[in-house]
Amino acid sequence: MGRGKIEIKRIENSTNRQVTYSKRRAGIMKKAKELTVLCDAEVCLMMFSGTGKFSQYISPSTSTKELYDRYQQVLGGASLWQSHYDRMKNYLNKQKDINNKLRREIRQRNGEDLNDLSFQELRGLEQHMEKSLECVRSRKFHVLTSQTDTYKKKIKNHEEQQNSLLREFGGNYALVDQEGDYQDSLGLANGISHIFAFRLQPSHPNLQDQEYGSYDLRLA
Amino acid sequence: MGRGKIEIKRIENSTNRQVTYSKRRAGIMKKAKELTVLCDAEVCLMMFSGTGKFSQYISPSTSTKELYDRYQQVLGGASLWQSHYDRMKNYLNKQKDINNKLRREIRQRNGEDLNDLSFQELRGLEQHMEKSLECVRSRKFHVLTSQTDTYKKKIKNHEEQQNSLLREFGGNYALVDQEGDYQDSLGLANGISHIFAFRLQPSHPNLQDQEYGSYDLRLA
DNA sequence: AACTATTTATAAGA
DNA sequence: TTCTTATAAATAGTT
Repeated sequence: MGRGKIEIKRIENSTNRQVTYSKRRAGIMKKAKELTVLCDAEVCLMMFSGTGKFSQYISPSTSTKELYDRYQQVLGGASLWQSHYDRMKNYLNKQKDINNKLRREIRQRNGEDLNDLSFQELRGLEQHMEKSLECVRSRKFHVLTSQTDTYKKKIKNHEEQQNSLLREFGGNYALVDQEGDYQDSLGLANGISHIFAFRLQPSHPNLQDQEYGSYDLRLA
Repeated sequence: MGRGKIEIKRIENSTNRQVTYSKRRAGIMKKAKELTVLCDAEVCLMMFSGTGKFSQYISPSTSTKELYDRYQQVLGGASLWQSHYDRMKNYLNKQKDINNKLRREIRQRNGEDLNDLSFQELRGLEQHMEKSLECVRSRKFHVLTSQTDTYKKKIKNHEEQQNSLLREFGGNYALVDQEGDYQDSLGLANGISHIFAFRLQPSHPNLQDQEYGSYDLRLA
């Protein structure tokens, strides 16, 4: 509900995430209050922001203590610790599952582990990879071009400085226009693949033997 | 946000209140989940409906236990019980205050305790009371009319039955149309004042000496 | 912090 | 209860 629709997934930009947290915290607090008043309900809302800042709303006729006690009653004898443990175990399993799926996806994008895929799936994967490749190529071209422009400008600057120097010495010499330095642009493209390799390693230790160097071939 | 705007105050219709609770509970749960995912926050939301039904949402990486422990840390040494006590005391005082204001309002509508009111306030009170009186009169008239109609119908029914009986006996007698029984309609109007008195007593024990019988005068 | 174009939530009605 | 829909409210992106 805003200028644009957003997917419900972690906001990667930290500033943005903080701002959204503030806004939505206010929103949910308001909702909690309204629920309390309109429906004669007891509500307890506790929040820790990503940076650890605490906020809470508790409906006026209650207290966290009281709600917590009632919550324990709801749990019955099963104790909070059991519930805690169960939840954590569950969450852990889900995370493991997600990790495995992610690893498999990466392997498939690396051309491995393709035996279980149907023709349709393989075709989809192929198309997706082609699209992705196109993005990389396009980005590469963009970087190349802008680097080239920068170098052209730098060189033009140097030329002018040199020309003015030469004029100061009263000579009639002038340097000729040159194209940019393509070698250096490619050097930067290599840099991208290093960053990519660096970022993948910490979160996927199992993958560290694979050849990320192969990206260089496509980028070149 | 709905077909119409609503004031944020207790929904008096119980069915409606329940429905709204269900809908809004779903809404706030969704908000809590979104906040968790979008902003990488930890959220704990616990709710008891007016009828005592419990619901909760807890962000997946946490547990109530954990959040509660962190909450205790936030409170510092002040202990949950102190906070509990303070909140309750505060709330109690507010309720007392509200009660006093309500009692005074009732007294004023009874023509007492008017010394502190300005001319403007007195005029407002007068107008309000006139409007209210008009409502009561209108309602009284409505009840009277519909009761009258009912009686008329009943009597018509009786007449027809009696006429058909008379016809069965072969006679030529027939009963004449009569107006409804006004005495009984007024009897019902008296009933209203009894209900009113009955409903006020339990929640306002201090007022039980007042003459609710005076309403009869206005209703008659 | 404000502002608004949009998306969402939801009150009322069926 | 659940669905629909007109409308109110929340908020994403922007300034």
